[in-house]
Amino acid sequence: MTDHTAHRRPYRREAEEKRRDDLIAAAIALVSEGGAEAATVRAIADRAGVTPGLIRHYFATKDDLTQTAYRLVMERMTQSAVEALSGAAPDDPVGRLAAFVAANFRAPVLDPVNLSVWAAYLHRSRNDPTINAVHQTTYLAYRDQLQTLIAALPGRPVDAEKDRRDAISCNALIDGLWIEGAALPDAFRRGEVARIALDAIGAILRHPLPSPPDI
Amino acid sequence: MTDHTAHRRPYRREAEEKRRDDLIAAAIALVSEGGAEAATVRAIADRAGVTPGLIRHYFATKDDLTQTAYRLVMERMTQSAVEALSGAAPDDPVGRLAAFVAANFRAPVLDPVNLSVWAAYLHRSRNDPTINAVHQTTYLAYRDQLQTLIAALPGRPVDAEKDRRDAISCNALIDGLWIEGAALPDAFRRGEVARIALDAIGAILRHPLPSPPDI
DNA sequence: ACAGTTCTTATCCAGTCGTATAATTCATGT
DNA sequence: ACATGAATTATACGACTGGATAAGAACTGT
Repeated sequence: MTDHTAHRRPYRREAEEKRRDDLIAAAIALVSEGGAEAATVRAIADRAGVTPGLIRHYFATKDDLTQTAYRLVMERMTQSAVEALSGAAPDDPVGRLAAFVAANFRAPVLDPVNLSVWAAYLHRSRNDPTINAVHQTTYLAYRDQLQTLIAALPGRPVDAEKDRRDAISCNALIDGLWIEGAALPDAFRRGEVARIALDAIGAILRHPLPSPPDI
Repeated sequence: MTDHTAHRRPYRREAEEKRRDDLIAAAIALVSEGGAEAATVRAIADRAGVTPGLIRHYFATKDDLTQTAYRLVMERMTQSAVEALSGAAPDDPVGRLAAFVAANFRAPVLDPVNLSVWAAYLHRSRNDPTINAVHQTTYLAYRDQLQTLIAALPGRPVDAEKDRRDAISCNALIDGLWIEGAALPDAFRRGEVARIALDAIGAILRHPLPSPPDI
């Protein structure tokens, strides 16, 4: 016995960009909470307050939506670190490096949501060319930025190979600490992870790094 | 029209342990290649050369099998690092730390398969209590081991809080370098990642680490 | 040689997935 | 006010999922 008196659910038309953003936000939230397999078209639509069919009105395929969501999360993180650079004096290489490093260990970069999304797509990077491209781009751009900041430190001999190895070390340290800090947000005191990162990087580069003013 | 002349596929009975191992190995391979969602019961059975129903003869559920596979991968990694300790002189704290660190950057620990499996289950650790338990256990055991080795270094003042922070730093560095090395196996020369790790950890601890003989 | 155990296969089931398509309702321009 | 077009809902479909169950075939002990 079906209910033939049922009416179509009422709805509002939204601006194209807002709908897209809502769907992307819903996908990010679901991936973060339950991994990629939790972000089904039905769950995403439900979270965004629409019906499943609408997703294919805004995205060619479901993968199109989830890849867009992944790219957005990654780009927001690198963007935050780069923006932190503008907060330091342009002629203070030490302060610029410290600001860049510290930016990774506070919101919005240090966020369990980011860790979840990053982890959920890490393994896809091996087979999925689109995901791999996003991964490589954000990853190498970040490491190059780090190497440039390191090479600009005062009193450093000109040695590109050493700069590369130091950038690899510092990048690995930041990655590892970011994972720890995002995975166990309650295991560290406020600002502790950033302080540990600055000390360790200072030791690696033989160049003590002061705490930026905003820690 | 079904083929009523079809015969049952012939098969061999295998020892219980071998069948279990085959199924686990198939699950690991599939997770490594295509993520957790690629390890369906049908795919696992196919890879192991059996039919899907057999999985439930050896494992209570499919999750039981995949969790067992995850635990095995993690335990093999920590076991390899601990075994490396027995290769160094017991009264040589510097050599022991160097051997422990270096073990993470050669086979069987530094392996793209391990990275894939680790990444595929990282996000589940948040919601799945079983996965979380395995994660916490292996993770903290490793960091404690590292802290013990650091505290035993000669000429180090007794300061448990400093030992903790240094262990966190070194652990993060190892994690980050391990991810890089396993994700991009061709981006580094043979032994280069281990050398970078030893140099950086030596700098963090203000205690130069020599290369173990087997690098 | 034969019976019994259990390992293994074969089949079925209810649920969910992503996608395609048709029906309808909202908003806008005139 | 009314028509037109696009945004949104509704429904259907085939494929695949993990799990349950029954039938059969390979060993084992005698």
